[in-house]
Amino acid sequence: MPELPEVETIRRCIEPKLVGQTVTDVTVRNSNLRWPVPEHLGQYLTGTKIIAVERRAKYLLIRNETGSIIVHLGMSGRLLINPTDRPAEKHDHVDFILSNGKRLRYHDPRRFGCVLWTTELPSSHPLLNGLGREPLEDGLTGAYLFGESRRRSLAVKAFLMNSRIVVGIGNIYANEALFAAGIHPSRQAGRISLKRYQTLARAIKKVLGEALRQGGTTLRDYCDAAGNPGYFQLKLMVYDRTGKSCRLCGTPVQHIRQGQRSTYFCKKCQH
DNA sequence: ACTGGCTCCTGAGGGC
DNA sequence: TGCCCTCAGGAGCCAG
Repeated sequence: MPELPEVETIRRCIEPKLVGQTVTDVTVRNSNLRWPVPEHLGQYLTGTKIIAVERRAKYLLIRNETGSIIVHLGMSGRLLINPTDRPAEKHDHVDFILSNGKRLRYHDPRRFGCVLWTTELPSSHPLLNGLGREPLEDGLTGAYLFGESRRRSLAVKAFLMNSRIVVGIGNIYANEALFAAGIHPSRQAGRISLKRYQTLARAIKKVLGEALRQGGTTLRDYCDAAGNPGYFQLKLMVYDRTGKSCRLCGTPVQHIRQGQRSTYFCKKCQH
């Protein structure tokens, strides 16, 4: 389940393999992703050179001279750099053949992800133009979270997972960041002090930064573009640890449901 | 303006 | 062994 650390890990993995390469062919086997893969994607790309691989939120932006491929991995998406002679397997939906003899392959069993094309500035694309702040950049501060949360009654966990406020935080890292900040996930966002939001902003940066250093979290099927797993799952404090001892105080980790999402917390460490 | 619920989808895992 | 059920969840969309 790629969140920001996983997507950034993939970006760093594919960037040196893609930049400077010419796309020699594109194969779309299944265009039925969250939104249809553009019918003429191959025409936009074939013969053009990739000049950058960027990321905004959980979107990867693969840019050539005329536009950008916008890739989202959804829940189960993978991007893999393969040799071109590897046969396509189930759920290998899109291939980008490169001039260096490699191939970038998009694989997504659940098809919650997307592969789109835009000639606009990506930041003005409808999917990207309303996005909130990047958690690892200076713009994410306690004061910002405090300001955005005033008069809002929703739970702080849902607030953290709202990509119009702050991007890249999915269910795993929302749980972990709230634990690191000592904040109960059900607490109303509008009833948390500036000081606690400052702690939370630091916790978000710490958790996401450490997860990035560990190459992300591999619970089931996540891997980077070279097939390597991440290791942050070894450092999870509460996520998927129902009934196990809190790593700080020993109290059993609690599990509740918020909306359709699983929430994990320590009732002694988080208030 | 907010908020919560629904929806898309496949595969894993548990119970019997 | 196999079948059926539930769960996992990113995030756009919509109703209240």
